Amino acid sequence: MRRPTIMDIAKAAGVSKGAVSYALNGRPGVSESTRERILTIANDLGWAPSNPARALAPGGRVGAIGMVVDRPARSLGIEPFFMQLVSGVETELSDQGVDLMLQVAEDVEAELAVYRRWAAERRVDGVVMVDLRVSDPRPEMMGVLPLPAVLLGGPEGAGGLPCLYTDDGVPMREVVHYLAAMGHRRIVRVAGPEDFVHTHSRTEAFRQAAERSGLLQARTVHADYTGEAGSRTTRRLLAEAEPPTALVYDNDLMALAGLGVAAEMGIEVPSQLSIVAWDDSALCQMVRPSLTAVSRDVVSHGRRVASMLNAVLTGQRVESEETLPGELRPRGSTGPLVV
Amino acid sequence: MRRPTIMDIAKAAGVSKGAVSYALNGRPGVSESTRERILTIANDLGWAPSNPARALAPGGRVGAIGMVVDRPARSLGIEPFFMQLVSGVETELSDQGVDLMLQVAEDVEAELAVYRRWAAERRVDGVVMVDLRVSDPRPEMMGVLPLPAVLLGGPEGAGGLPCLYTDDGVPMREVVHYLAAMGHRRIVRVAGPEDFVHTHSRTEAFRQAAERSGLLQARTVHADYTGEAGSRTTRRLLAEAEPPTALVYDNDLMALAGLGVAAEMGIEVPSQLSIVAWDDSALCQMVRPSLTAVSRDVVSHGRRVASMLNAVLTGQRVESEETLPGELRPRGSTGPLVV
DNA sequence: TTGAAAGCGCTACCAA
DNA sequence: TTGGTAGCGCTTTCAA
Repeated sequence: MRRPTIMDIAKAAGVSKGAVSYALNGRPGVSESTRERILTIANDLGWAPSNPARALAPGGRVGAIGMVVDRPARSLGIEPFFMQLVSGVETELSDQGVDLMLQVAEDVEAELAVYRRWAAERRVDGVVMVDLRVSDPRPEMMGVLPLPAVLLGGPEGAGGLPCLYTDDGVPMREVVHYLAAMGHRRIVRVAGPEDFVHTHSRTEAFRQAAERSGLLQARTVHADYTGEAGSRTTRRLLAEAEPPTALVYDNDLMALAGLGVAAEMGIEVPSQLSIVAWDDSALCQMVRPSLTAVSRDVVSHGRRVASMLNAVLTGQRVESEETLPGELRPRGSTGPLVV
Repeated sequence: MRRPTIMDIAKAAGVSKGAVSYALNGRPGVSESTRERILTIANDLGWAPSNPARALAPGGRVGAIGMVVDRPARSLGIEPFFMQLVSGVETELSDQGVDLMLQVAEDVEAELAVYRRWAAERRVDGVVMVDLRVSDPRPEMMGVLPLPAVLLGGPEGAGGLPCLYTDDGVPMREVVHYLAAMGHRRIVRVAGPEDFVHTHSRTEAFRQAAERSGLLQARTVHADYTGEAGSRTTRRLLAEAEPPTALVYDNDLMALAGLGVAAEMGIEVPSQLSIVAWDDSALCQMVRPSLTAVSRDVVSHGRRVASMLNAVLTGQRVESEETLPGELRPRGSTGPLVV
């Protein structure tokens, strides 16, 4: 059986297509009585708007937004961050009857290609971007492409895109002071890729907090968020002549890997080594010792950024917003140094 | 600037819209020379087909397929299975210029509602379904809905849907015999939800293998794939008067949680307790001891199931296929019982 | 308030 | 081989 169209409804109701469209979209132009009649018939017929037709009509929207993720494929599966974000984005979207297109890209170039294609083929109405990089080509491109975008990150380097940003300085200071207060002096941060903007700002916050606490040996090394890199880096650090007594990781995956390496090397956590994770997924509470972590509400970030994009798409003026700062959740993996 | 349309190309080339359409879609009806000229112009103009227009045209396809996932939201983020699957599905799809719509649903009812909406609004050309349940309402519904579907799972209960299925009996026997050979007698399997078909068939395989090995005390208990459930269940089992000496988990998340509980209870792995995980994500190699796991190539499953759906969408006759059986990867979490 | 009609960009059919 | 044209289902403008 053919899908019913507004024409079918119009015939059944004995009115014109136009009237049906008005009635269905709740806009003036039909009397209350006809509107009601039309609605009933539409319902009886099991009518639903054809999305392609809606999108094609002048001024029409596609009713979908896109998200492309480019991170090492190996880490993607386990990285809790994205699914949480997706889940938050969707919660907001489904209220508006908007769908989510997801793409995994190899690198920034591929990501740009996806945006270009989406814009050219009119696949989505807008996109949510994450993982802003230092001198990221995306904001500039979005200025050219007819593809509205909002950014989770920034605001530095956002190039005028509305963004939802976080001040990692607050939790970073909290972490450093907490570790310093417990007597840690040699603290190393295992950060994400150097060219991420948020990596950068965390590095700066870490440096300042360490300086203020007089931790001259504090430093940051870079890895790529994968467990493998986390393991490798941790192994190298713990094998140094004067190994760190506390490690601060930029995500929970690397922290988990670090915990594994400590166990493998016979270094006890937390009596000989304290570990702090960033991003507090359920993973952190599942391992032993449980991981002290900086917790932020990623699902809510997803919701908010989706709502911002939605505002942009409905033609509203959208200001960048700041999230609540992450919070330190002390657990079993941190403690005073036992000499 | 307006997006260029085939009409623009037609004007520039001095031919008709129809000719342009033929040329662009590589079908007969134009001479080689005009085709080439049209292609060049299209390229120069930066033309790309409007997806809504294509979809709306008679016989047109939307160029997107959908996937809806309903599992507890908490586990979703960490569950490596889905992102790996998504990643595989996309690899296959992007070759065909097809996009992926992703939705997270609360329960089967919500999932069905999504399919209904997608079909009614013509949002996707077809769907990939996962997590087949005992007396699952989805296959039957797909028979009614004009929405092609393929299933990762089955083949029992697939209700005629083409499916990509796995015989978990092979690896299950391998696991049980391996544990039995190392002297384990009290083996408990911490399974996924009881109403999943694959849970069911694994349970049966487990029962048979245990019986054959003379393991009278082997049994299956159910949890819901989340770390929390994994912890709780493990804690309960290990607190029994005659606790199991080996635990086989249905996913790696619960296995990880189980490992944590063992540590928390001072039970040493593997000397006092062996742990086997199902689904071998990078997580298994990151913890200490590393987790023995049944490994299957989820990414490749994703690719294959996407390719099957694609075949269905192009009107080909598609037969169900069987995947390679999972393989046991022995690691640090299993070993002979030390009494 | 209602009805008729013109697009939106593309595909596919039918004459020429 | 070509060009013209009729939809696809919807929104919106313009008359009636």
